[in-house]
Amino acid sequence: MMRYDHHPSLLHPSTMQKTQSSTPRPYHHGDLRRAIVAAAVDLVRETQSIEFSIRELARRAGVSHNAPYKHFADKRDLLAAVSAEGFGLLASRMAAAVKARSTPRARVSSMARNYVRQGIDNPALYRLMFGGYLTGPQEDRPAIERAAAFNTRALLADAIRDGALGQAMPMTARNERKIDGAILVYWSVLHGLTLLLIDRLVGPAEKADELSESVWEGMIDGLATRIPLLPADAWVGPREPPMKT
Amino acid sequence: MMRYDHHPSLLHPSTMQKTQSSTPRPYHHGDLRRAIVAAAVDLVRETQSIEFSIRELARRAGVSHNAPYKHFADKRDLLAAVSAEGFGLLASRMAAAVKARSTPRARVSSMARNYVRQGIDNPALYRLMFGGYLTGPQEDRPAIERAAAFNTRALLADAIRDGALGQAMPMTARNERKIDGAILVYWSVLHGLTLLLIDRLVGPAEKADELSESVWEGMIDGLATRIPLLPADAWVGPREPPMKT
DNA sequence: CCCTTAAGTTGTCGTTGTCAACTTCAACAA
DNA sequence: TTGTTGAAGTTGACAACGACAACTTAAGGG
Repeated sequence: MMRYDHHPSLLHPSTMQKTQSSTPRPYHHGDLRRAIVAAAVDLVRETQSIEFSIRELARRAGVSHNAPYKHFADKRDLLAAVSAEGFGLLASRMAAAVKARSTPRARVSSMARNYVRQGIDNPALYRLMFGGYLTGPQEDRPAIERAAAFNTRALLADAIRDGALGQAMPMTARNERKIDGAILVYWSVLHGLTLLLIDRLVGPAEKADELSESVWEGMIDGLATRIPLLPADAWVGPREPPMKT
Repeated sequence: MMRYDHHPSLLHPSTMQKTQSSTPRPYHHGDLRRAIVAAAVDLVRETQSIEFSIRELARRAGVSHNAPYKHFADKRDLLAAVSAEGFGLLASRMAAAVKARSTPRARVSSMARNYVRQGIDNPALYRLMFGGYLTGPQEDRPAIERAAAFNTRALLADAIRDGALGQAMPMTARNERKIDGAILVYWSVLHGLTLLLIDRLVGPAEKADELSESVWEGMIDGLATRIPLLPADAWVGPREPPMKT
């Protein structure tokens, strides 16, 4: 298991070997907030769980068990920052996926593949972002996390608007609503496929690219026109001997 | 807040007023497992959270804090039973939605609407079922929950096979794979839409039926053919003043 | 009638989230 | 230069929780 110590710049300075001076330790960390978030992101990736303790983060950062509370109101607030980080990662990957492609359609398709792959590359993080831990019964999501989600959606919208499915669409109000409709379908199917893959309710995850492509084509052409053929060894739903209770 | 006491049959008998005898309490509850699961389902619905404690369940059932451990190995095992209950509810609603409809296409469409609505009617339960709390890093989901999920998927599959999108399809191996492809698209889009609605990333939830219908049509016709028009006041993605950090 | 054993209980331990009160120290005003 | 203030970090405490161990109850079968 990768130890946090490998990021010396994020450790409490007290644990850094100063070659000469033996000043015991500076009282202040200097950049604790960033260190805590980074440790949390690492921990989520390593353990694929968000059930770590704030105290564990403090331990990894080399500070006392209550230091994080100077930067985060509570655990939910901390996880919101981690989630925002996740939205940042997703957005940058989506942006990168779009850059190399020349045709609008290729851009949207590549974005779809990379969206799904980012999800299955770090399932726990993706689930934190969309898993509703941060969406309380009635209260809104934390602001930092909402803003990050907003940016991600903007990327989706831009790609679809840009692609506009190959047709030139003037920006009328009606066409704007059509764009919204396309985003809704596109996002729903990507989100759903990603989570079904993560939950291993469909698979295999190694064929995620092909499955994305299949779903993407099925969505464009319409199931009434042409149903996508899945890869030969793909499976859909739990394959299960109907166990006897 | 609805108190559990309203289900007298599930309370520990000791709290039931025996009209005559004052036998202090029977040592054994009699049906504690069912009582615990029922209390948990209630609690999930009421609080929309799965962060209740086993001890709270024990309190509600009127037994000692450790009694539940005689029926569930740990909290995960308990939540698996709750999740299975949720899959049962979903399956029965899907089955009911199919019964009243006469044409195959209407059956599939009705099932879609009811799938989504079951999700937004009890978001926390839906999230427990699919939220990966039960899908550990490598270990499989608990058997009871996997079997329930299997039944739910079978309903989806039957509806699509039955509908087969209005065409008569012989059951060749190739057509089986096409059915799988259709299920994949169908399930992905339903699952994704449900969760986006739950997370309030699209909305409004009151228009869930119309949105389901839009997405459903977009999926059948294909985005290249016809993009669905959303209801006038529907929104997609976080509507957010791009907050300044 | 005993005895096995599932079901329920009490007691305990380590860990956690969070509050409160105290300490350090960098920056700024006088 | 000195004094003060406030953000950042610390120590200490507390109730609650998950889980384990050891004990008790009582129902059912030989």
